Amino acid sequence: MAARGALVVRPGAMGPRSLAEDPARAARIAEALSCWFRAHARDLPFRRTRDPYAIWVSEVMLQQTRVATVVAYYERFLARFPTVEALAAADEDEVLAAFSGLGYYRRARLLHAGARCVVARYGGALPRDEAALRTIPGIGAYTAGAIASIAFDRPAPAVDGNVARVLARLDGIEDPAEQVAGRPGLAARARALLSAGRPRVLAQATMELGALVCTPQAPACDRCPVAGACHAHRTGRVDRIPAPRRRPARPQARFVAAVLRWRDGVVLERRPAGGLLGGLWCPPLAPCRARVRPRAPARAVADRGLAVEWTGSAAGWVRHAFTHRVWLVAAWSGELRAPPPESGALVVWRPGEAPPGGLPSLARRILAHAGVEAATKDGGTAP
DNA sequence: CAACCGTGGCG
DNA sequence: TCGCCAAGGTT
Repeated sequence: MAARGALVVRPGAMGPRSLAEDPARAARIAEALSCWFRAHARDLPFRRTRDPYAIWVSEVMLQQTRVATVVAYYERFLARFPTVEALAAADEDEVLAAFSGLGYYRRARLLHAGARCVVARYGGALPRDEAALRTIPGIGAYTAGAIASIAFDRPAPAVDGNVARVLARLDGIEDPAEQVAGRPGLAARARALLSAGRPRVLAQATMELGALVCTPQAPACDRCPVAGACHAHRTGRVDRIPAPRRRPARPQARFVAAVLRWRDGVVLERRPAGGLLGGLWCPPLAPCRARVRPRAPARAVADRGLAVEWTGSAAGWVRHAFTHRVWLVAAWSGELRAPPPESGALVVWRPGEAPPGGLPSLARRILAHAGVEAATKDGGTAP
């Protein structure tokens, strides 16, 4: 990349000099961002702490999840698991219960494993070093950078969707949305930006700008503190950066859910670990066709050794859209004639008491559809 | 490395 | 109603 001669014009010569190569520009942007953030930052609970563990929890919850959704979960989680030691000592079902409704439940199990790792290897104190952070389960490139910068004020890049979009627009990079975050060079730009001021402030300021001003659609450039330094703004390409992502069609599948009552409870089954909703509890499911025939609900209970008297059939479908597939679930109600086998995969849960573990939104929807009063989302006991 | 893994809000 | 999307990590 060394200059072979002043007369050689680089392809990007008409654009800005990259933030990574232009310290003066990085400094100007850093100053404007810091100033803006001090005036406009939202007051969020995870911004009121410098406890690295609390920041870690918040960053995990915020993965692919909106701030508005996370706040209540974050506060409940820290009340229940106030320290990394408390989390490490917890049962996995408790942790999954605390994540019930948040989605992407593997991150709850990884956070739990990460807590045990931090207690075992680091004496309960998160390492400050980005590379060491990355070795902890559930902490990838982004989260390592976020903890290092926000908790420890180190210039470690934390390139999430927001930061990728802000940096891509600042430097006029027209990559598709699904590629831009992983683009080599963005991390270098982010590092240069953080190094131009206080990393703790700048990391959050860049994300906050992306969330509040430099939004994917209809960005508010008239309110942007760095619009004057933005190449996409100057060239009228803000609405084309990043390029829209292509999304594959979501295949659809149909299931029958057996909503089985035993005394004042309902039967739940632990889903196999690893897959969709792995490790969480749900009414027993069996695949079925577009028209539900009694054989389908019968199959849902026969394999599990349950003797059932059906008391109602499905009225309509529960449509549940996951990220990459859609499920249509028909709920069939029945009553057990004998207690369920104590095999371990099945439990009888009394709504109003604490669920046996994680209860995904899909399970709540199925139960509600079948007339079972669902529990509160925190996995705690309902009044 | 592309596929997999949730959910709720919004237009 | 439906597609889009939001502070990613793992395999």
